[in-house]
Amino acid sequence: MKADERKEAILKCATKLFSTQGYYQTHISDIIKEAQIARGTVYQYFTNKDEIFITIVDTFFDKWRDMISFESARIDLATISPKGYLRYRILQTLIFLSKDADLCNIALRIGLGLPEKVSQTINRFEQKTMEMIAEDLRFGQQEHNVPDNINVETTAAILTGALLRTAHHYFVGKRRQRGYSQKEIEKIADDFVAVFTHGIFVPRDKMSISAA
Amino acid sequence: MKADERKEAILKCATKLFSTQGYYQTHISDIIKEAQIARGTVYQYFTNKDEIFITIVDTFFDKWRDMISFESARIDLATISPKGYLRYRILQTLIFLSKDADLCNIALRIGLGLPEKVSQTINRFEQKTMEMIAEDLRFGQQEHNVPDNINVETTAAILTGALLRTAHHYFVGKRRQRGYSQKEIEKIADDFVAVFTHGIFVPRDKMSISAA
Amino acid sequence: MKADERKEAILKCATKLFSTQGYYQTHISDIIKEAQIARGTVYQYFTNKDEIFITIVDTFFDKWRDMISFESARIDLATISPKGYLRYRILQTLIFLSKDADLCNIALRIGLGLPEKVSQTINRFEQKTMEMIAEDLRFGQQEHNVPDNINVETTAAILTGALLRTAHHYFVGKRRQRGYSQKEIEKIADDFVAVFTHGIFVPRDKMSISAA
Amino acid sequence: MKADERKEAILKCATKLFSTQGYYQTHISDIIKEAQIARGTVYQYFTNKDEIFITIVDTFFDKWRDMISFESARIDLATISPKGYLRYRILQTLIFLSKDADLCNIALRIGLGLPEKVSQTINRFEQKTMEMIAEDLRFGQQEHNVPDNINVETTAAILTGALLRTAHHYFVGKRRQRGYSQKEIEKIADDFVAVFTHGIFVPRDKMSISAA
DNA sequence: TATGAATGAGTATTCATTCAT
DNA sequence: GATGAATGAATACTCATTCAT
Repeated sequence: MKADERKEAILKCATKLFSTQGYYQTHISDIIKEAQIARGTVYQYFTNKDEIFITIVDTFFDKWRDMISFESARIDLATISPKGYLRYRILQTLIFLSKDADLCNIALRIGLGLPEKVSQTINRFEQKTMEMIAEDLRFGQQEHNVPDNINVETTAAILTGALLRTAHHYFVGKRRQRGYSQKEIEKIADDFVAVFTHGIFVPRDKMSISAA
Repeated sequence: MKADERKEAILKCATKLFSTQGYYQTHISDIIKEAQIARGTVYQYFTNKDEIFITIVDTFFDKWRDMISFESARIDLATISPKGYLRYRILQTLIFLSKDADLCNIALRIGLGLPEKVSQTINRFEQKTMEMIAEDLRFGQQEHNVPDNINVETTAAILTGALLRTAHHYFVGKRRQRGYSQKEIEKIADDFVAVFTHGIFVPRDKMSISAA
Repeated sequence: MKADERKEAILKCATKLFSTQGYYQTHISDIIKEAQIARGTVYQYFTNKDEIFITIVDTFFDKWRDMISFESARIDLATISPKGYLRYRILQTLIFLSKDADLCNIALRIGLGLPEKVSQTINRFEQKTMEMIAEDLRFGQQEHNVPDNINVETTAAILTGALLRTAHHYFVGKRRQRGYSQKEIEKIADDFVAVFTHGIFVPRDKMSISAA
Repeated sequence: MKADERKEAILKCATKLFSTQGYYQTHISDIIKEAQIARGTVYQYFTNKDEIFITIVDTFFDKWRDMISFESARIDLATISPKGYLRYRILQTLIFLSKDADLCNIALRIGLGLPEKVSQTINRFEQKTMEMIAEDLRFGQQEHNVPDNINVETTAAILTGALLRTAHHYFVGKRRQRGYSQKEIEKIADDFVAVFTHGIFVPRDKMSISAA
């Protein structure tokens, strides 16, 4: 087994364990048993337990950010409606999160009482989500698609909470299924957008509520 | 100091510590130092650390439930509009949560990897919130105030996430202030309701909100 | 309740508990619960846990010693045969022990790892038994009822072990009955004596028991 | 130091300590100080304190049982007299017990108030001794070497008590010497047998009392 | 590089004893 | 005398990390 594969195996097993047992209840012993490696080997790839956890969340965070910017780049803002844009964002995020329930479980839970660095890494995920949403809202206001009198801060918190909780509900919680089809996720995204459309977007003349 | 006062003191200090340090990073040593009592004293009032935590969350849960039912009883459903009802609910919850940031912090974080019983207690809070919201939505559908074609499950998850996160944002997170005036909280509640009103409630003239 | 009654109640309950749970597994909490008194009250009558235990064993020891000397005084050594004397001793001891299984249980178990003073008290019981038996044997040798070539030390150990274990077997162990009739105990004593008679006492005709 | 050696060292030190201090007064701290190892090392070889204790007694028990069966196998029952057989048994047991005073001390004390499992392990030793003796007696009755009218139960209790107490007296108690020569132990065994010979065995016509 | 035995600081919990009421 | 809340030293066990092989 090559070095990279070994590191990958540790991360994979650790992800699964962190996701189900949480940070404190996942012990190095569990990880090495799952990954079938020796205790010392873990410390050849990671300086300590925290670093394993942080690496996992960071990787997830980076993938997610890349996904967002990559996808964003492909959207022609001129041709898409504000609602269409929102739907696109929500849908992409949900698809991304649906792919890895374990990571979703780790990232969507606000870590309370974790070691400082670990805590920061996790919170970064939520903060970034909220910032991004706030940015989108402000952009919408500039373009006059979003009402000026909307409270961006509150609305961003609302959308963030709504989005992450919905993802958690479907991909992590009791309701969780093994896999979701593209159609099923689109349905969730549509339901989501439907709730917010009228509250967030300026109803210019006529704006059909059907998904773009 | 009387027995009840002492128990109260332990709970008070423990609440503060659990809120800031989390379950695992709050040690009995910390609690007794904070409460200025002997180690053994803790075990006169609680059988173990879990019980302290559970007592805190349970008490909070009960207060919160009482508040809800008490307040609910005072509302005349005949004279209040659906939107007014939502606003009332949101406002009451926010007021309640704003009063105790520590408890809010504990209750609003989904515990991952906590001891079974502890975990259950915390989750109960969220579940109850979602159930209550779902119930309200279904009642709204019966009364034809909420569109039939709304997905109650998704919408309940959305509203729960939105509400708890908003509370967390203002009462626990960085944005946190010491105290909020009634007016400030009303403002947050209004912003909250504004976002959802159009998506959830049937517009008087046309009831045309259909997803896809 | 008078002071003496209270002290007696503590001793009674403690005896029962020490007998079933042992020294370390009997806690002051158990005693006060059983005796239905307050924690502090115990310390008005005894300086500490050890003293309770020691008092119990001492009392038992004294009763037992008194019984022996009292009974001894009533025997006319001139008229009783050596075997009759042995039978009498064994029988009295068995009757005495059969009366209180709890005390029997405490006294017959060699305490290992008990606090120094406690340990001494218990051992005193066994030592005394052995000394007494050795004394009887030596007296028998003087009177030419017991062979000279018998090893008093070994034989005393043998008889002590045999006697205490027999008592333990019938009054404490699994074989334990609630109560034994005088007849039943006499049967045990007879069986006991029968085993030893020929080995210990000089047969009238030939005194030929020599080891090796 | 190899793994097995380390485990052995722990057992050796623990045996010594359990023997002198008893179960409750032997602390893990004492064991690691004696064995000059780290606290955690103990738990690499044993799951808890009980297991150390149980391992010690079990090992002793197994050795003892093996010794008995092994030796038994070598005796030709056809050529040995009943008394010779008894003497052989007693002698082997005494030799075995004389070899390790610490183990002897642990095994020969009836544990009162020890943790359930620990208690069972210790009692097993005594029970087995008594069963074995009872078996021998019954076999003797079949072969008409032992009188039919003997009470096997009582006699087994007597012999067990006598044997274990004798061993305790010479190998553990105050009388204890460092080492005993084969001759000295034979002397004890002969004294032991001498006491019981006439009480237990059927005096056919003439039966010389000299050791077989 | 891989291993896994060894480490020891850290933690919850117990329980005999005290002492103010 | 009686009470029982308060005390805190003591103890078994954990587990991330190290390091010799």
